[in-house]
Amino acid sequence: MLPIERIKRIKELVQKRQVIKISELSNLLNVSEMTIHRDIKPLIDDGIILKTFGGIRLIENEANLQDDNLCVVCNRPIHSKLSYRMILPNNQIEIACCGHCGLMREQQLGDGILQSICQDFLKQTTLSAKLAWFVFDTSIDIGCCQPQVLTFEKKEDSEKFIKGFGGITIPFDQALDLIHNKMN
Amino acid sequence: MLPIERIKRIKELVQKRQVIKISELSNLLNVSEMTIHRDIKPLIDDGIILKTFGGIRLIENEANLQDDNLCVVCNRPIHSKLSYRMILPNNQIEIACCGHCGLMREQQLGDGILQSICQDFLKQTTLSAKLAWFVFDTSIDIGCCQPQVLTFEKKEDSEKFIKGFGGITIPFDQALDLIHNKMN
DNA sequence: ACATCCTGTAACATATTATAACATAGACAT
DNA sequence: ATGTCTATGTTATAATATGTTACAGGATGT
Repeated sequence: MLPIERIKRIKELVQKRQVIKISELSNLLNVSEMTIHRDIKPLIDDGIILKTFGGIRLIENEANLQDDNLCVVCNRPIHSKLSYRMILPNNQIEIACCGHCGLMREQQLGDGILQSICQDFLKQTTLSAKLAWFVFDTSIDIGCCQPQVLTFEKKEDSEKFIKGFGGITIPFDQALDLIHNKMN
Repeated sequence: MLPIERIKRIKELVQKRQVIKISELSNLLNVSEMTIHRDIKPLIDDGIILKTFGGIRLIENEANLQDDNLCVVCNRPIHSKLSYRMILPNNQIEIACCGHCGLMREQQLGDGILQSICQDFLKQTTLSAKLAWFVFDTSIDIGCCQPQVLTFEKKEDSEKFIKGFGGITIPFDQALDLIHNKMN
C-alpha cells in the first residue's frame, strides 16, 4: 500500500471513530508504529487531528455542533430528540429530522456516508445507525415524517415497544429496503 | 482504552449521574482507583467537577446547561423532554427535571400550586399533570431520578407502554401517594 | 474515646508510548 | 556498479501511564 493511501485510510478511520490508538493503526495497516507516527505528523500539522498519548483524536469543528439546521431531506426544523446525523468523507455533517429522512438520505448517498448516528427513541442515547433497530408501523404518532421510523439502541427495547404499540423492528439493512418500498 | 477516552467517559458519567464513586469508576473503566484519581485531577482543576470523600460531584455551571434552569428539587439540569412545570399563585414558575421531582414538589407545596404541566413521554405534547397518567417501575432507564416516573397523555398509550416495558400506570392522586411511600 | 473500615496520597516499580539516531532495502539516475 | 534519495524498520533512551504498597487521615458504629 502506498503511503498516500495509508494516510487517507488513517484519516477515514479517525473520522469514523473520533479516537484511535497508534498501535491499532499499526496493526490494521501492517506497518510499524514508527511509520504511523511519521504518517500522522502532517495531519497534526494541518490541524486535522490532535495527538494524545497513545493515539490520535479528531478535531471537532464548530460547524458540527449547530442545532438550528434544517433537515437535509424534508427541510423541516430538527428535533434533537429524533435527529439522524450522517458524517461524510469531506468531514461535513448532514442532519436529517428523523429516522425516516435519515434512511432516505442513506439511500441517496449509499457508500458516500462514513458513519451515521441516531438516538434511542426512549433513552436519547447516541448510537450508530448501522447497529440500531428500526421500528415501523407503530400506532403512536410522534408528528414527524410518514411512514414513521423510530430508532432503538437495543433490540429488546424495540420489541418491548412494539409489544404495546404494534409495528415491526428490523435492523439497518432491512430498514433501508423497507423505506424504499414504502416510498415507491 | 486511551486515557483521553477514559476521561471523556468519566465526564459523561458524572454529567449523567451528578455524583459517582471513585470505586465505581474504577470498576466501570477497568483501571485502578489511583488512575481514576489521576484522571479526575485536571477535571477538578478546571472546575468541572468537585471532589467529595469517596467520589466526585458535577458542578453546574452555565456551560453544562442547555436549558438555563435547574430542577427545583434535585438541582440537576432540566431536560425539556421530561420537564415538569408548576405555576404558583404569585405567577412564578418552578421547573422540575422529571415526573419524579415534580411529584416530590407537589407534595411539598400541596395546594400552593395553581397548575402543573408535564409532557407526554413519547409524543412530547404538553398536558396538565392532574390529567396525566404516571408510569412507575418500568424496566427502561432514562437516566434521571429514581424511582423513575414517566408521564403520558393517554391512559391507552401508558398501558401499551407497560405492556412491553412493565410497570404500573396510575392517575395523579395515586402517583402522589405512591411517590411518597417509595421515598419513605 | 476507641476500634474498625474506607479513602487519599506519596513513593516507588513496572509497563507502555514517543522520539531520535541509525540501519536497511528498493528505485532511479549517472 | 556506484551514489543518492525515499520509505521503512530497529534500537536505545526518554517521557508518560499505570499499578502497588505503605501510611495518613476521615468516616462510622459502639
